Amino acid sequence: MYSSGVPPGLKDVAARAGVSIKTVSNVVNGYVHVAPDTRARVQAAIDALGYVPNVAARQLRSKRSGVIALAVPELQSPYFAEVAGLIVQAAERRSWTVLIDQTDGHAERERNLVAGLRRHAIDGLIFSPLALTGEELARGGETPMVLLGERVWHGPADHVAIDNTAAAADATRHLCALGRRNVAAIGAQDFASATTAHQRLAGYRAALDEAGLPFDPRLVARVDRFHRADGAAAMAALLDRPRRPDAVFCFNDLLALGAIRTLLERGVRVPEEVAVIGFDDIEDGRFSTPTLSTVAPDTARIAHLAVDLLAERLGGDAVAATPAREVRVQHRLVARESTAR
Amino acid sequence: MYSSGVPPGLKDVAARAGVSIKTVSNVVNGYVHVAPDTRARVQAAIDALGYVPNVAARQLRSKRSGVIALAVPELQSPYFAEVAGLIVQAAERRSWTVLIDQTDGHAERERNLVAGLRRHAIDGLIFSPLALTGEELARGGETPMVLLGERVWHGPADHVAIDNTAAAADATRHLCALGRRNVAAIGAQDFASATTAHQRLAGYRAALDEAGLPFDPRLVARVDRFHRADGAAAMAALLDRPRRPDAVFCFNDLLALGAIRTLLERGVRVPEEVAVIGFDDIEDGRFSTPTLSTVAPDTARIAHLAVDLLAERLGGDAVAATPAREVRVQHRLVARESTAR
DNA sequence: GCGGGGATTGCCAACGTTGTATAGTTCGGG
DNA sequence: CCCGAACTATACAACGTTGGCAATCCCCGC
Repeated sequence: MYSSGVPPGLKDVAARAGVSIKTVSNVVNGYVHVAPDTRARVQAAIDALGYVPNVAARQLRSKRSGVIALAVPELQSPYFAEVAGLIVQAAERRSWTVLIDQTDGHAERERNLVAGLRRHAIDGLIFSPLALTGEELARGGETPMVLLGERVWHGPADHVAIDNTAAAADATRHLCALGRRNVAAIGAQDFASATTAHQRLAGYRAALDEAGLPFDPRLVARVDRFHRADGAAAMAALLDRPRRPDAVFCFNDLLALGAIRTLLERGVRVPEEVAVIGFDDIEDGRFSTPTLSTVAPDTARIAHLAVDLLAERLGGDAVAATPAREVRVQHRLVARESTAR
Repeated sequence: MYSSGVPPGLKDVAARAGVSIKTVSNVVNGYVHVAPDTRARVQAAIDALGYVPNVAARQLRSKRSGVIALAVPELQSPYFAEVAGLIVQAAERRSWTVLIDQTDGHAERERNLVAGLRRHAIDGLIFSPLALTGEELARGGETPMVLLGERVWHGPADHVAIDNTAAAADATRHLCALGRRNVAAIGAQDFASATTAHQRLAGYRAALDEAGLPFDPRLVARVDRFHRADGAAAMAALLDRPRRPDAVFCFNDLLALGAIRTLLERGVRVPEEVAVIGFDDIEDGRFSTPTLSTVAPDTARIAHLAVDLLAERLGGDAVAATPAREVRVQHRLVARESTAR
């Protein structure tokens, strides 16, 4: 620990150890050819003074900041919070710091973020876009980027996601297998960039087809956002329509929890009268009543892969030119009480 | 937008505008004495080249990074996720960037964080400590710090919190007012640094006293962490003890949701047989079945105050020397189905 | 005994920005 | 019409670090 007001620099360490500044720098950076006793002497000085490298200077010189950004629509959503936590942990192992940004799903915030990347001297970006289209993302410049989530896009960025359509089909198939014939869906969205919703809807339709059930628009509820309140409202709307569902596939767990709330509030028994399945496997669903069946993406793996892919882009100069990679992550169906027989 | 691979610097802008580097710097920083037409010319050059100031260099020179850190035990917890989101928003208005750190409540991680502050050249820290004691925090050096949460501590840092004991007493009082006589508590912790738990327990005892009910250790369940699983396990333990509670005050909403899950699983009706109240007012509780009564801290205000206090410390040189301030934030009781009559 | 090569260390310049000092320029008042 | 004050713009040095290169030294093989 230093006692004066000014943090010590390489200069101070060098003076104390009786070597040149550069040698200290070499020791700090683990350069190989430093004589053992010199290294020891320098290390001692470092410890004594409590020297800590100045990130700003280092970054100015080497153009690497050791900071990556993670941009998610909202931290309040348990799914994103979980992903964020896992990514922070994964980044830590590479001794990176993660700067977390919230876009709130606003196109403008997402645009600003991508545009303003250079401002904060960020080495790379892990981005879970909601509103932005591929072309806009492409303007991000040369900062390495890994896309998260279900958006299909072919640009200069890697992409980690589960097979959304297949996962949605699995969920719907699970409901059909219970013998339900009026399988509703909550979570459709009609704006163009809502790829997640589109894909899950496609999976839903595919599974219906497969089961020989006709697609009925009256059984599909659209939502603005993927929150509990939207799920609750959508469920209420479905119940008020002529054809009453006996099962509901919700495009995420929050929607499902909201839907269940509405059902129970109206005295509809879950799963006896209406079976419900969600998507994401957030912790809430494991302790709700009834516990929530869901599709569980391999979140941990998603986080790891995202960080690994970014690391590759950052590390190798050779890899940097590699074309964008598309990585699929496994998912699995978790059956709980909300779809029990 | 620039087209070459290298971001333009003041130098390039200066060359294009036919002025000196410093003049461009003056324009960028809004220095007053720049002739209007010079300013216009420089601005044009800036726009044309898409110049963006280099943060590293700026920071190296001025020792301000525009980044504050927020350290919370875990993002996965809805309460902290919400606080984090709000703080990010508040910081945005001051055009600060927030670096989010997770400590997982490990003393060592918290220590490293405080110690490693200088590494990342962070202007200030908003910290919600779980494990660290006051003395350890004091070693943080001179980085301005605002403490969040209920920890009592008198050191060189400002502190924003609700009156935890009073809030806990309110919650317990609410249960007593329902006529319940066997009011249990879930969330006690016995390690010394668990101030939150200690304070809430104190409030619980105070309210019992007030209602003329004796304190019974058999009605108090301790937990390791404040998660749903802990609440579920604690409730199970309480139900297995001889004296059966007819009401439970859980030290946070997650514990409460876990407890309710156990109750319903065992066929105990909530709130008829056992009333449950939580703490934090997370969104889950508004859509659970039954909906969860809780104590709602004014989270938005906490976030704002934290950022404001930090801003004051950072801004004024005069204020920087001001002794630590202690700020209390309001809370209010939200009665929902889980404590309905 | 000598040249070559690797090990080890030091010097210099540069990264992009801003504070300080200073020079030139204009303007109003005496 | 001159002088000081205010305005405008510039040059230079520093912030702390690292890359490139040069310098030195030691050891080995011939």
